[in-house]
Amino acid sequence: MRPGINSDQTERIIQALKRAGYQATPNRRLVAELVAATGGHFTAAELLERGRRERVNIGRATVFRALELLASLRVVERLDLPSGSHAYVVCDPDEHHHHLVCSTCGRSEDIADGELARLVDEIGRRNGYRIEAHRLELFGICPACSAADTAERETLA
Amino acid sequence: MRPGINSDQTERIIQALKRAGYQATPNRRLVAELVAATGGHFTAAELLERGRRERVNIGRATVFRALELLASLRVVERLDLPSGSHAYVVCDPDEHHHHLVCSTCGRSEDIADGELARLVDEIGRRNGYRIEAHRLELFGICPACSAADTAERETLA
DNA sequence: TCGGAATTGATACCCGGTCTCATTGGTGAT
DNA sequence: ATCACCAATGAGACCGGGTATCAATTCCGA
Ligand SMILES: [Zn+2]
Ligand SMILES: [Zn+2]
Ligand SMILES: [Zn+2]
Ligand SMILES: [Zn+2]
Repeated sequence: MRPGINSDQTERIIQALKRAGYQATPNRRLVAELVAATGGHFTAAELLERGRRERVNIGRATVFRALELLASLRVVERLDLPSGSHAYVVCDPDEHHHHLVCSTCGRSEDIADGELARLVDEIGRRNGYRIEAHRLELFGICPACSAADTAERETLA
Repeated sequence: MRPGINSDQTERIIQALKRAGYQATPNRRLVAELVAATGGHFTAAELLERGRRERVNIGRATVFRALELLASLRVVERLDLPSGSHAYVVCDPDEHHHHLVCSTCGRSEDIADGELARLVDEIGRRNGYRIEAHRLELFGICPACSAADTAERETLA
């Protein structure tokens, strides 16, 4: 938060809200800042807690509502982690894509749909389905976490 | 249920349990039957209700525990529907694959991983991640529902 | 400035799923 | 068959994410 590297992303989120005809209220601005400030994925509860640390009195429901709104604008996306719990990641609303998520630190990369579209199309045709949606999620260990891991292993050896 | 087209699937599920060293108790048999009897996806609550209709006194926790067990054996898989709710589908445990689900009737088809493996691999390499898991889910309208839909449309016209 | 619409917070509620714990049932060794 | 032991079960408390309600507030456009 605070003017910094993410302030432009904050601004983009707010613009998306306005463009869609929603008010850019202080609460929503706060959520936008918090979202923009996270590197990887985050849960609603985390956001709420961080939000409360900065500014008292942001309601739980308000946070959920803001996230729901941002999700509907495709500014964030809800992930289903392998653990079964839910998390959100900030997202480029302009282009369909998928996510590669580090299961250790939560960092997330956008993955272009690429050849997948063709694949999905073919699967639909082959099965006679009219495909309406698809979801691809990749989970793994990011370079940083991987490096940290091997480093630790070596000091132990 | 009842000896029928799905009795062999029921048996396969039970064999999977035994093979993994778990007891094939009456409750688990019941769950296996119920699972085998569903064409498409089902929720834990549905299963519980159907189970109670056949045989009183199967505990909620028991059903959840059985499903968890079957999921760990890859005999069923938990889906995250676009709606956000969870459902299970029966699954071939022997080969990695994905699911194509009808958003109208819930019917589900197994989809071979095929080229996806290569794609996933490449994405991992390109981003320096060590990929641990991936999930692909496809949603659409199955041929039957599609046909029913157009038929209805025509009678209205 | 004013009135209606949008937003908000508190709180109750819902629902899927898990935990606890006392009871029961199955299994394998004898 | 018996016994001891571990697995499985049911009831119910519990939990966490998310939604519904509703009155109070804030916003915004005329
Ligand atoms: Zn994204
Ligand atoms: Zn990482
Ligand atoms: Zn269908
Ligand atoms: Zn796959």
